Amino acid sequence: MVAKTSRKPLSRERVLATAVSLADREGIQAVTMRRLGADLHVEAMSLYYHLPGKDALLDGLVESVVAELTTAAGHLDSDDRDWRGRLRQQFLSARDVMLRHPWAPGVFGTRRTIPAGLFAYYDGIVGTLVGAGFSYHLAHRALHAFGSLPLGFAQETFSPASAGGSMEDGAAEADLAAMAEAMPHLTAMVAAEMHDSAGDMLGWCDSQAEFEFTVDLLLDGLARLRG
Amino acid sequence: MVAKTSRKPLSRERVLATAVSLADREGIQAVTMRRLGADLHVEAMSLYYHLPGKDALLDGLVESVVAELTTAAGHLDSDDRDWRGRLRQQFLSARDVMLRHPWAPGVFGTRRTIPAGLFAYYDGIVGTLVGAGFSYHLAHRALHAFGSLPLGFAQETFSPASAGGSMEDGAAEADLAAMAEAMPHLTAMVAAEMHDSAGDMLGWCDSQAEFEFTVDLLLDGLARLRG
DNA sequence: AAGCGCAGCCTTACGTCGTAAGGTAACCAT
DNA sequence: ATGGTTACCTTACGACGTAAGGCTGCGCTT
Repeated sequence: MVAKTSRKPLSRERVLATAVSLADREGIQAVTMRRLGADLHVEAMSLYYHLPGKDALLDGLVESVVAELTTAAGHLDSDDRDWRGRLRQQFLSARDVMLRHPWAPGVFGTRRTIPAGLFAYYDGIVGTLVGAGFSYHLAHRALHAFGSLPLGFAQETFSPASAGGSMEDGAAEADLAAMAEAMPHLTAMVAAEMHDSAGDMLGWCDSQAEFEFTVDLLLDGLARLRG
Repeated sequence: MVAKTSRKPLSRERVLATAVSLADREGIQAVTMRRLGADLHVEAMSLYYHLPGKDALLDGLVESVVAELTTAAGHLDSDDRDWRGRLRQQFLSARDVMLRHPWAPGVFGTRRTIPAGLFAYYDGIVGTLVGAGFSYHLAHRALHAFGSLPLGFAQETFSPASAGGSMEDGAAEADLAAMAEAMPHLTAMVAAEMHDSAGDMLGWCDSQAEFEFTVDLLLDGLARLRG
């Protein structure tokens, strides 16, 4: 008989790490108990020894991402006395984390329980704010106004690249004319913004720039309210 | 035989209306093809004559909500020349729509295609902005900064009432002390904000007030950038 | 050495879901 | 009468999460 490579035992950590990797590679819809078991060379039900169920698995996934956020926040220049620069840097590095896990915002939205690590993460943000002279009241308001920016993503409303596909159809001309009549302001805006990215509508929204603009807009407003 | 009440025929509109009502009453997870068919006194597969599949049903649901948003926006005082007041009123009335359909934000997030009616809705917002002197560039930035506020909801990150349940356990004292040590700023903030809502942590976030604060913060910032 | 207990993984099976494939009854114009 | 279209139904399949219980081998006690 072939020498069976003694399998490394499972563990909650190994299951979660594999699930994160699977979600990164093939999307969150690929993360099923059976498929995850297959990736671990194990039957689906074996996962239940380490996790109570699918919901716990998803909770573990967001917990993993929150841990990454916390790590990223810890790597910032902690001697930065400028609260604005510090929060800005924190939100931007959080965005880097989310770009590695595009499925995370969606999963965050479905969770009903707040992951434990997130409280500590937000505690740091409140600490930065009150350390800069903010009242607790305004800091509280700021948290709400930030929304999901501390987590590294803006409410995209709808994912990019979904704007009705490409306009390679023959009827594009007539459709465009009808569109321009029905939505004059939007078409004018797109036309005005398209000067540099030649032709294609996709990609004319620079997500990074929009994200930074939103962050700065909020931080500016809060800075003014602090005084 | 009992006189069979001649059944009113199905239609895409009737299916969607029933689905919205079902989601409002029992949550989006109750909206399955079989259950929806049962509510319409019809077998599940009969729905496929009026809708291509479940995805199209969900698309129809968001389409219905967008139609409500558009209707609500149309009922505003259109003679309001103040762009800030108009947008503020529009976002707040959009929030009323979303409070009637708590499932909508989640479904919006899962859709991959932008509902057609939403373009017209956003066109109105851009029109308000450029009519007030905004450049197309800044109007574009504003749309991104608004995020989901025009749709009537803020990124709540996690749903309210999920903060670890009530603290009626006997060990609450010790847990609180440990919490206060691990997250000093957050506990201090909660303590400072709890003065009026006596005791219970639930409900100490006034969602309406937070929503309005965020709207005003963004509108203030944009007003300044316009000049 | 012998027996036991339990951690760790597997097998089987159930109910629910979306939906493909094809059937059937009522109605209509010819 | 007849053929076609519309609207709904029946059956069935595969994928999903997971409850219930079985098997195996390691470590511990005695």
